[in-house]
Amino acid sequence: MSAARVLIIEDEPALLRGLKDNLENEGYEVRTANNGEKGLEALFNQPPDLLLLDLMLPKVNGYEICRAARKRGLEMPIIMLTAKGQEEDIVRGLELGADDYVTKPFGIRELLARVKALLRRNGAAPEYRFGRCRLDLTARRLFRDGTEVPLTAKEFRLLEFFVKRAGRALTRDSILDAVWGQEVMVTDRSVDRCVTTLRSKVEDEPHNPVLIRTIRDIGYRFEAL
Amino acid sequence: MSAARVLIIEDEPALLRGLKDNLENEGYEVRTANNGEKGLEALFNQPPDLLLLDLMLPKVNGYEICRAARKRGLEMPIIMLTAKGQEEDIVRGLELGADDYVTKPFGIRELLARVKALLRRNGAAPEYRFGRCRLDLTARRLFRDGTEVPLTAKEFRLLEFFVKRAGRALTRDSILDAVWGQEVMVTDRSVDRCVTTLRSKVEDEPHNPVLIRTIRDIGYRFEAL
DNA sequence: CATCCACGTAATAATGCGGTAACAAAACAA
DNA sequence: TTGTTTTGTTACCGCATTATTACGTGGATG
Repeated sequence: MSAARVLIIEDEPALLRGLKDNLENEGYEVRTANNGEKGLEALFNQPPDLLLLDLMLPKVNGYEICRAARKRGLEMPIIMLTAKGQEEDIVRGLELGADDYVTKPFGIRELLARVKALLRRNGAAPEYRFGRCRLDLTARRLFRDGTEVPLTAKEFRLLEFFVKRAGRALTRDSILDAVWGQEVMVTDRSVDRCVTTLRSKVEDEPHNPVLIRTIRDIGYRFEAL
Repeated sequence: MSAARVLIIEDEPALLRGLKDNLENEGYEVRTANNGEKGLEALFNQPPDLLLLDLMLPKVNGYEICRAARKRGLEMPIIMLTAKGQEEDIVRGLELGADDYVTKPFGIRELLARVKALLRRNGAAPEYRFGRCRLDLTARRLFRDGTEVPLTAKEFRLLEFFVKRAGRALTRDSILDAVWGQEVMVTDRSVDRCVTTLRSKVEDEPHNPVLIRTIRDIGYRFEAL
């Protein structure tokens, strides 16, 4: 499953590194910025699913980022990182649209628990990209060049299976087991047929597939390009 | 906009009174319970927009209430009230679905800021718009082109569930669990039937639904259009 | 070069899911 | 109680989806 994306805006290198490592350990996709300017850029460029935001930053401070984000309609949860004894700032931050805060120095376990809780609240969307496509598992939708491509149930399950195992060779048997279920008796041909329709919806040249490649005598391999 | 409703479950009378007064001062509609049993009853009877929950309670403790609420599909933010030095309990509470906590003794200003922040998160106005409709969760009323459309209890719970998860694919099972409750045995068909009546009240063309779309083999997806 | 075999896919047939009407039961109100 | 509204179930139909069959194609192999 593609992980929820977290953006950390923090200027203290050691802390930044520690946060990044810990979050990545938990399976999140982490991007970082070490000042407010870069932070804003990253925030608007690729809005994350959650923002960890230091309040005291060079150039652009945390409040402005917070306000800018909400003004722009970004709704992801924001956790502020504050130094001790900034109670007034905390209240101000929460009023500007932040969701939570932790006071430095903080326990990493507590922070992780908060991140987890807030992300679950928001139902963080695992989303895969390949070719010109975007696959949204939460909404169960496939987009190609931004427009939706309708998938049938089987097609969707198959694509999901592929995407989650990108780069690995998959035998028809394993595909049948996972997508069709081991109880039913279905021909190999059915897999092929489903692959064909998938290709027609996903590939640029369905007859020269580059995303779903066939491996003779084995099955298929999905490439996350 | 009618006021957001807050439920306080707290057994210490003085604290309870103080919280109630302060929150009412801020314009919230407050109900209270002084033990876990009454708390659960109030919670399920008339789900509030936010829950203030003491962890240490006679009869039923805060964790159980928290878990029970989430299990029942209640999504309102929960703020835990904890005694000092219960860090482990805090983590546990957050994992059970709580959103935030304050440690006693706490500043009332801080608490109010958090209440405000969490309520805003949940939708500044507890009012949703989609299609030609306006749904007022606080008043529990649906309007279409300005005139009220009566909803039955089930219909309302279902619509509320949909609206709060707009854009996400929802399985019939999750719908059954959340709207009907996991204890009862109800058929998938019942969901369909309820969806049909909802569509007739909400959609422009009930036979070409655009708000409540069916996802074959899965369930439904509500689009906030 | 000829053969073989696995894969691709069109056409067709079968399946099963969801919509909904009609009925039954349950909850609720008077 | 009795009547009324809401809620759940059954049954059936229509239709999209899915499987199969059949055949074509191309690449590998000796």
